[in-house]
Amino acid sequence: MAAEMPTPPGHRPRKAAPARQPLSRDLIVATAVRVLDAEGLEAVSMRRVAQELGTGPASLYAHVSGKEELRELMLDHVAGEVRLPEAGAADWQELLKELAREIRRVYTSHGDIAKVSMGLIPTGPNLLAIAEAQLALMLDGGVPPKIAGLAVDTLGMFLDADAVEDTIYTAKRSPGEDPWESFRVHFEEIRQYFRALPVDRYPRITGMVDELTGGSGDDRFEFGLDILIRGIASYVPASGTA
Amino acid sequence: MAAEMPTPPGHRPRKAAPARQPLSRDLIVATAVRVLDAEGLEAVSMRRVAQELGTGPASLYAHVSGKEELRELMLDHVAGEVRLPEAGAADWQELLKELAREIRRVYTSHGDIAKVSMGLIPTGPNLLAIAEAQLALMLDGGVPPKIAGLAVDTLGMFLDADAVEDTIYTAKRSPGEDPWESFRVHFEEIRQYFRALPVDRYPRITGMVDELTGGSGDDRFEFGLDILIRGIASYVPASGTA
DNA sequence: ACCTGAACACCGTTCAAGT
DNA sequence: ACCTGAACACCGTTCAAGT
Repeated sequence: MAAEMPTPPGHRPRKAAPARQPLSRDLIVATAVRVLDAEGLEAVSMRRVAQELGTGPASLYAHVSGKEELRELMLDHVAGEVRLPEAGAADWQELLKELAREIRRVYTSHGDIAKVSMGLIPTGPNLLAIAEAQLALMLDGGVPPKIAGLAVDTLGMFLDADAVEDTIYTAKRSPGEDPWESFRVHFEEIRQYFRALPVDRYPRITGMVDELTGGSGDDRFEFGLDILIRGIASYVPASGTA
Repeated sequence: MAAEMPTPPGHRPRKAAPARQPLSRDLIVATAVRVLDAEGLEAVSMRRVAQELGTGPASLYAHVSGKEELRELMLDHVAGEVRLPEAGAADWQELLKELAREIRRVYTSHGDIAKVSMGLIPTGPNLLAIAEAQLALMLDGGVPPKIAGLAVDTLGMFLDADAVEDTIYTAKRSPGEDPWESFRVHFEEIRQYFRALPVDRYPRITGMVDELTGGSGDDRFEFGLDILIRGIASYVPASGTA
């Protein structure tokens, strides 16, 4: 309409509060994690994060190469919450288990984030620090380097899979429902379904519904963790006295 | 435009070849798996599958409740390719390993399908048949029922995580490239990155780049599988003679 | 009962234009 | 250098209408 005018002296144009804080990688990642915590990984879209920051989706591309990179940055951001063990504080096997439990705690407290980790070579500083700590514990415990290398991978796979498994129990809640109650109902449905299966085709499954559905997530985690750590420890060469 | 007319006798309306075959659940699922094999799980959208069938996305909803159900049906469809072991053909531990390798073979031959399995309670007939076979091997081998129940879960987690991990190595190919060569290049980049990390912060990682990146996917799989099966076997009570 | 077109409310990413 | 609006080429799902 009107031709362009110079801004009058003393007037700063500041058109209707653009973004409260200037955009930055960190701010974008922190905002994305907030959305993740509140509504899960599915809800974290470029558009949603931009909206939360009071801007449009195109603005994010100046700080982040795309959605994939944003997801990886979110994962590493969250990995920064993991408290690493002080070496020598206890038996290496117990410390490695403690670290695994700590990772589980952090992952499961951030929705679906473990899905991002699944099949990703860790490159962020915090993820690398965790791998470094795991390697330190194993190498100091006498695990051969090659085994320790494989074990970091296998342990990571286990932790990712467990965290993803965990979220299906907690995340199936529709918002506004009692999450415990809807979980119990959903679980009871599964048990009924298993019991209703044809016995001749699935004799073991129908015969052990309680064993198959009884174990809590913690039981499953501790069972797998124990097996893994014992397996790793079995590669430690017998010490001097043998 | 023109008012409605009755169809003249002898004239079948058959307007321009609607769908070559009549729509059905099976046809939809088989088509979806074809898209999965050719272009990966991401490419399997309701619209894409409908297009492949010469119809619109809304037509699928008469046979399938939505995308989530379609994905689960795809997984079970694929699980039908797994050849189950004949009990008694060999040592239960070796048979269980063979079954795991067979599942791995089938999963990795169907793109990203393992992502669907991740954190899903198996309910389809083929998935249940696999669980039944695993339980049969373990129970016949003397594994206590409660342990066998946990082990089915843990084994499933391992297989899912491994298959997802595998696809990142094979699926990062841009179409039209030599997949082997682009894989080698990508992998060499990772090694360079690890070597370039600050040695004081990551002494173990930088000191064992070869051990961390050397192992092939098969090494990792066999390592994890061996540990798991040995761990499960350790719960078999000592037999009579002890 | 099955199928359809059109619409609704979303996506990720690009790009020319602005400051 | 950073930010933006608008556009492009997609999504899943619903619903009234058709046969």
